Amino acid sequence: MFINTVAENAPAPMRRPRGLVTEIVESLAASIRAGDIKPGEKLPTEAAIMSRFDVSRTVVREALSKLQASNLVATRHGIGTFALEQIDPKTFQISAADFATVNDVISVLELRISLETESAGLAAQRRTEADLLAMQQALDAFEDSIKHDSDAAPSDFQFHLEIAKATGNRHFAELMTYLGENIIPRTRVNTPARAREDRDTYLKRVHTEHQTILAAIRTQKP
Amino acid sequence: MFINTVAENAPAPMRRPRGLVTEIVESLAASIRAGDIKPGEKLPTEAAIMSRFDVSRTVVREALSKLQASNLVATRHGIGTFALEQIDPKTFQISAADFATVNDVISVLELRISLETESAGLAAQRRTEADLLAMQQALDAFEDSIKHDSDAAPSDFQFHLEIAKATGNRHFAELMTYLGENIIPRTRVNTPARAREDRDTYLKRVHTEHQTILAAIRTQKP
DNA sequence: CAGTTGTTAGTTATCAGACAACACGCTAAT
DNA sequence: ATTAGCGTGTTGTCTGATAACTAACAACTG
Repeated sequence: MFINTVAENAPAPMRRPRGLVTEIVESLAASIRAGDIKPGEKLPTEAAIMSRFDVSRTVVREALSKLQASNLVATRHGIGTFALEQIDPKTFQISAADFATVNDVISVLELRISLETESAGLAAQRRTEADLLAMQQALDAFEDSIKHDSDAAPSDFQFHLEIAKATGNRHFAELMTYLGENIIPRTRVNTPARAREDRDTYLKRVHTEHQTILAAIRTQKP
Repeated sequence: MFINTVAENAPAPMRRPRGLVTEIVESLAASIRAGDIKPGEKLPTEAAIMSRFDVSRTVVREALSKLQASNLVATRHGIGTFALEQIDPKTFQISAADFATVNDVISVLELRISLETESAGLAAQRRTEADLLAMQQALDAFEDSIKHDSDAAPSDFQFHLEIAKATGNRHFAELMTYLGENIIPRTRVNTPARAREDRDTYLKRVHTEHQTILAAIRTQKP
């Protein structure tokens, strides 16, 4: 067994057999993103791509199929395939990796607190009676949660969310929702470690603070 | 030309001939998202799907190809196709439609101003010498822009961004960047309408405000 | 017995050729 | 001049076959 049979007779077997499809996908995607093929322009016909890369139509079609799924191109029956306008929807995002350390969590929390501070200020100026009612209800639910020893986080968050809504600015509420959904699941992990009595006193203090905030908003004093 | 040849002989041609591929893609995608096929589980073989939907293998493969592109499944040569873990990255996003009216723009602006207020407060406590230097440079660039009558928006934004960076909290800077990138292109549309002298006095007033802010941050007085 | 080496069956990857469906422009008949 | 029809080019789908890959088991060797 000196030589393990034949093995290297293909011209370039490549350590990574990523497949013909992938190769064509990347090539075409590059052409589009580089502006070689501008939005609205027609791509080569399937037959052209076939001979260009020396592959069968199956491969070409699967490649185009993937480009469609990526919203890079659109194909119209009997006409051809066309490159699409590239709108990359910019987003603000806090990924899971941003919660690696305790400091990371604090960072996000800090952003949320800042947002809440400003929200409360604006809410104090603009709150309607309906807003006040919603806040009061959330506050009551929070108190109930403390008494019945159930999870207080949802109603706590609800209170802050109602404040954000009272600003009348949709974006405040949306950003709050986003931050809340991302933080709550992780912070809860730590709470079981907290001693029971500590938890109670902590929650009651929070509740008192909330009442103070609500009173300030009610009287429109920031 | 009474009837345009044959047309309605298939049992359910549907008003939207979205194609066989799309049908299978949606069916499988639904199965996965509904949890019918759990992450890590193997999908039916191509042959099975063929007989299940009564289509050729070409269609099945293109459907799977699109599911791959959507990161819903992964296929391993010689083994089969497997459903993937579904991580839907929640994002905070302000879309183009949110800039329809003047009030919409103001809403976003308000959020940005709130963020800047808080940023400045935190920056005043934590700024380093390097931060101060960066702010000063941005401010100088801004002044230059006014004098040379060039576009002042970039350096203006840069100044605010530097403040956000000085908080030491990455998320402040990132959110600022996101808001800035989305707002600036639209507000600029309105500026040409502003009279030249008005623009000058406005910019100078802004510059003065900036200087005041920087001074406050320098002396660490919020 | 342990370790290695065929062997086989199941599956995906790619190929080749064909026909159907559709869009568009040209032409010829009205 | 208008339009019905035809021809060409393109994408959509089907069929059948071959290659490549993987895992599991059988067979062989020391």
